[in-house]
Parts: sequence; C-alpha cells; structure tokens
Amino acid sequence: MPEQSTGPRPTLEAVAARAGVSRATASRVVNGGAGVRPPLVEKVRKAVDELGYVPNHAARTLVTRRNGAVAVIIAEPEFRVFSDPFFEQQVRGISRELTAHDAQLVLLWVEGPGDHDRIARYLGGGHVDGALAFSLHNDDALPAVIDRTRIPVVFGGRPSPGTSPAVPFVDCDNRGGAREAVRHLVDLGRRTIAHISGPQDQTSALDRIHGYRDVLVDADPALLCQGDFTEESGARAMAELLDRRPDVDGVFVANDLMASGALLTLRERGVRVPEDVAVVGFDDMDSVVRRTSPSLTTVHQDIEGMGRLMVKLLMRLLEGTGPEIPPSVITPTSLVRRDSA
Amino acid sequence: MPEQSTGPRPTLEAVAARAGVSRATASRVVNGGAGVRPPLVEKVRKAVDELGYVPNHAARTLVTRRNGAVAVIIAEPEFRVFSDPFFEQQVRGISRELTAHDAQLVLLWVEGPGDHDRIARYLGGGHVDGALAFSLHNDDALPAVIDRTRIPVVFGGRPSPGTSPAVPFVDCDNRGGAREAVRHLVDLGRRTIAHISGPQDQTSALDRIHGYRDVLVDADPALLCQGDFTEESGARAMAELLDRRPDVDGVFVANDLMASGALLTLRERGVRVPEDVAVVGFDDMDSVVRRTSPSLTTVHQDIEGMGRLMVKLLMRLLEGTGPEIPPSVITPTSLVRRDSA
DNA sequence: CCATGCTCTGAGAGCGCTCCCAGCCGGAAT
DNA sequence: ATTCCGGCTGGGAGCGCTCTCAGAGCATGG
Repeated sequence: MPEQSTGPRPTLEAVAARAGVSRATASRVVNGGAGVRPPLVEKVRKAVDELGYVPNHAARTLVTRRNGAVAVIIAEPEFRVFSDPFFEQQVRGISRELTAHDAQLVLLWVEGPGDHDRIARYLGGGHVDGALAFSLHNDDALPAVIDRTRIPVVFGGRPSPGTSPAVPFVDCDNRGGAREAVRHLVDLGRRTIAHISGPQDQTSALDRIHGYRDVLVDADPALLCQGDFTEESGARAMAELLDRRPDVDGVFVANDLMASGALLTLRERGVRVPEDVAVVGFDDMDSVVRRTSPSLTTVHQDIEGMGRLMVKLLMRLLEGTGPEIPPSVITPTSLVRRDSA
Repeated sequence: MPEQSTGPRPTLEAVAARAGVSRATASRVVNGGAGVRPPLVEKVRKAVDELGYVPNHAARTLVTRRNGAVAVIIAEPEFRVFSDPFFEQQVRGISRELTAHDAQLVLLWVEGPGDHDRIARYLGGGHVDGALAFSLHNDDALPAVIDRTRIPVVFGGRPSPGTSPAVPFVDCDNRGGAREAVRHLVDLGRRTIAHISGPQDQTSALDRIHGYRDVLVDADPALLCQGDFTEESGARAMAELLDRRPDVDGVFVANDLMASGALLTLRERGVRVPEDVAVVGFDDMDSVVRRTSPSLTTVHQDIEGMGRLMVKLLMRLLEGTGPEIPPSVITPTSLVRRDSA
C-alpha cells in the first residue's frame, strides 16, 4: 500500500536512501533489475512500494532520448473520419498494440493544411518517437509534411505514387481481394458483372477497380459506376447501373456501406438478390454486414490486425539499427460467402 | 530556411552561442522574449531560424513540471463508443480547444477493469497535466481510479452520485431539455404522451426521465418504455408502446437514434407522423436528424461546445491557485422544431 | 561628479534520471 | 598466501532547459 505522501512525489534518490543503496542500483532495479543481487532487488522493490514511487517520465526521456509515445495522425478531409467504423477498428488495433509495447498514443487531429505547420513542429520537437498516419487522398500534402520531419512513420493504406519514395505502409490486398470477389461472381455463372467503385483519388478504390478489370478484361465501361464510399452513393450508383444495363446480374461493390445502399435500391426496384443480381461487398464491416438483407457476401480484411501491424512495423523501425527501411506489409483478404452471392 | 543539419538537434546553448548571448537570454526569447531588448531578440530569433532550433520538450518539462498534455480517457464498456457520433463531436471539440491552448491530446483507451492499473500508473506518472473522462455507467469504477491519482480531472456528463465527492463536470441540461420537449408535445394538444428512455444506469437517461415526469406527473407507467440508445431498441420500444397503448399520440424519445427507430416502426405500422403520433428526440445529432422522414423535432445540445468547455474547465483547474474546485457547467438545450412534432 | 535606481544580462544551480567507469569484494587459480 | 578475474555497486557526470540572483550598464538627481 503506497504511503499517502502529502509532499512532492518521491524521487529515485528517496527510494535509494530508503533501500540503503545508491541511486544507480535503484535505477537498475526500477528498469528491470538485471545485474543486481536478489536481496538488494527486494529491498529496492519494497522501498518503491512503500514510497509509491513512479519514475519521472521527463527526466528519463531527457537522457534516453526516447519517450514511449507514438503520434497517430488523423486527417479529416471532408466529412466523418473518426466515426468511420473502419478507423475505429484500426485505431483500436493500434491502441492495443501500443499498450502491449508500453507506448502511448498521442492523437493529432489535422483539420486542414493550416494545421500542417503545427503538426510538423510537434513531430519535429521530439515529443513522440514515431508516427502513424493514414493515406487518404492522393492529393494530400500531409505525407510530404510528415516525411520532412524525418521522424519514423508508417502509413495505413498504400500512399499514392506521388508520395515520398519509400514509406513503409500496411495495406490489405485490395486488388487480390477484388479479383476474388469478381471471380466468385463469375463462378456463380454471372455474365454481366458491374462494379461500383470508390473515389478515384484513393489507392484502395483504384486497386479494387484494377482487381475487377484483371478478371473482366474487356467489361463494358457502362458497367463501372463511381460512388464515394457512402451508403447513399451506393444506392444511387446501383440505380444508374440498373438504368444503363438492365441485364446486369452481378455487382462487385467497393465497400460494404455502398453495397448496403445498392441492396436497398435493388429491393426497391423489386430485383431479387441473389437470384436476379448477386452482390459482393468489400471490408466485411460488422456493423453493416449484420443488418443487410440478404446478408452480404463480402471480402474480409483484418482491419484491427492491420492497425497492430502498423505499430509492429513502427517499433521495428524505431529499434532498427541503421536507416534500413522495413518492407511494407500487404495483408491477405478472404471472401466470406453469405446470402447475397 | 532551417539548415539541413545532419548531426544532433541544436540546443539552446548552440542558439545562444550563435546569437552571441547567454543561454538565459536565448531562453527568454524562445519563451516570448519579455524583458529582452529588441536587437537581442532579433539576433536570437535569427539564430533559432538558422539552426532550426526546436526546444526539447522533456528538458522543459523536467524543470517546469508542466508537460502540455492532457489525457482523454475513453472507456469502452460493451460496444462502440468511438464510432458514436456523440463522442466524435465531443472529442473534436476537445481536440480543437486543446490545440488552442497549445496542449496535446493523449488518448487512453480503457478496455476494462484490467486496464485500470495501467491507467492509474500513467496518470500518476506525471505524463499529463490533467485528464478528461466521460461518465458512462453508474457502476463504473473508473472515476474512483482516476480520482485516486489526484490528478486534475473534468468529466463529460454528470457522474452518478456514488462517485467521488466534487468532481467538476460538463453536462447539458438533460432534465430541462426533456421538460421542454414534453411541454412542446403538450402544447401541441397531445394527451397520451409516452417516453422511450435510455438505460437506467446513465445519469443522462435518468435526468431525461425526470424531465418527462416533471411535466407529466402522473403519467401511466405503461407509457414508459426503456431502450438502450440504439436505433433497434427504439423501434422495438415503439412497437411495444403501440401495443400497450394504441391511443398514444405523442412520444418523447431519449435520443435521436432511438427516435429514428421509433419513426421506422410508426411508418411500418401505417401510423402518420406527426398527425397521429408526434415524435420528439434528443441530441440533434446531425447524422441522424438529416435522414429521418419526417425530419425530426428534437432537443439540441452543443456537443462540441461541451467538449471545449471541458478543456476550459480543466485549464482553469490547472492554472488555478490552490485546490479550489471550479463549478461544474450545465449547458443549455433548445428545442429544434422540425416536422415530426 | 558621485550616489541612486532602474533595466537588462549572464552565471550557475538544479530538475530526476541514466549510464559510464572506477573500485570493491569474493572465489578460483597459482 | 598472493594474484587475478569477473560480477556488483556507487560516484559522478551529464541530458537541455528554466529561473533565481547578482551584477553590469545606463540615466537621472543631488
């Protein structure tokens, strides 16, 4: 039971004095106790408990040049980013893995280019050991800003080619997943397979289109319709697709939210799923998949795992000797068959 | 243009040397430059720029005992908390206000009682100047854990009476808002007004029930139905209400999400809104209100503003002389009339 | 011309910690 | 018994910064 010390927080000095050892030995014990004889370790541990000693983080950082904190940079482009379940899961994974590494999560919320200066100053100021960021839009200047601080960074999602040369990132196999989804529709005997894509300035959306084209090399361009990853846009795109090609019998939708919208439109128009039109989504987002009817066949990706992976990569970067750049990671996807296809 | 210094980061010492002044003077300039003659200020500023000097945060913290960081404690009880638009808005407000105060947001994600120890150690370790937390469930042990660290803290939402004595908090006028909502229904001439409440272990839900009862002192208990703040629970509650009292002509729902569910049920049953049943929600959550039909009359609260207020209160606590406890703040609510009532 | 008072500057003492290095001690080898 | 060695321990030097305090510099008043 720590003493209800009323004065200032006890220092290592106090612990050492109480344990009858030197500050150096006390420090060794606090940091794992390697190379200290058991009886002394015990004494120091006891003193720590009795005094309720907690190491002063600033003092430690000052000398070790490590502060055990990692910045998570959340850029908010137009609308909701945070309330996006995708982000939630990824940040959760990050948070968990960071905790496992005894590191703290410092949230940097970027609202626009006006914040770039502040962010750069913060990252450059040695407040954090590294940073985690997400590549959102191809035209985003943020990656360059982060890169310029020369702080170790790992991206979530493959940055667009325009970005700085070799930034490690974690992404799922968007293209492969898309291929699998489309092949599944083909295997089901569908002949007229459409694709509702995401915004063209995001690599994930682009990759999924490429995956679609990989399988359907000469698909009618009329079968491609662009959405913006929202449910409404999916509904709208489906309506347009139905108007353009009433004979469509399969749709691969670039994310679950849009797929849910597409399902709504199909039901409204009296089109049976999967009998008339088979639908495959992407993401396997719990909150969406659970409530669609019929239940959504979709491409699963381990979002939380990707978050954890980002942290692991960053830790390797931080501990890594020399400026060697760790390889980026592409995580596998898998098709989850439910009722919509 | 900062020099592309390749070596270690420049220190104040280096800046002072380059400017031809002492470290003390350089420090003064870096910290605002009060009491330093203009020509010297200029020289130091120039040296800072040329060297690309950024103060070492740890060293500064070590002596000032302030580190310019505030913890935001997010507890995740059962399900989504983060993806909750309510939280998003509040955290956004917090983030913005913190930025305005040049303070950082350190996110502490608590997944369960197992994390309490870690959190306590972190808060007690002087990593942050203060903490912001949210009171979620009455039975939550977290407030007590936080309180024991003796770190300044401000709560979002009124903590339950069982919690530590006098913790400052920011909450909206749940009871008053509820009263206004119910009175509006009364003014509309509704005679049989029901209430769909939130979970009874949250003070906000309780306060809203109290507001309902304030106006409808002897309402039939059958008119009270409990949900859990989710859309589905609202739909279910509405169905039950309709079964119990088919003559119901007004409903005050404890949050917008449940109100949206209630609206769905009403439409399904062919009940016209607002002609047959008038519906009033609570929160004025943009994402919900915009998509209901008819558009939802609801009680507005300034969620982002509450987040900012939490920070302001905390800052006052931190700068405050002595252990004086600043008063909690109850922010006003206002009824927003739309089509559902 | 010196005393006085003011403003501005710089020397230096830490803040609490880690880590290098010298020294101590006990046991094995000679 | 002496030497040597290796494992432990403690002294002490900093990490980069802030802040107190003494003193330098200058202008003013007597």
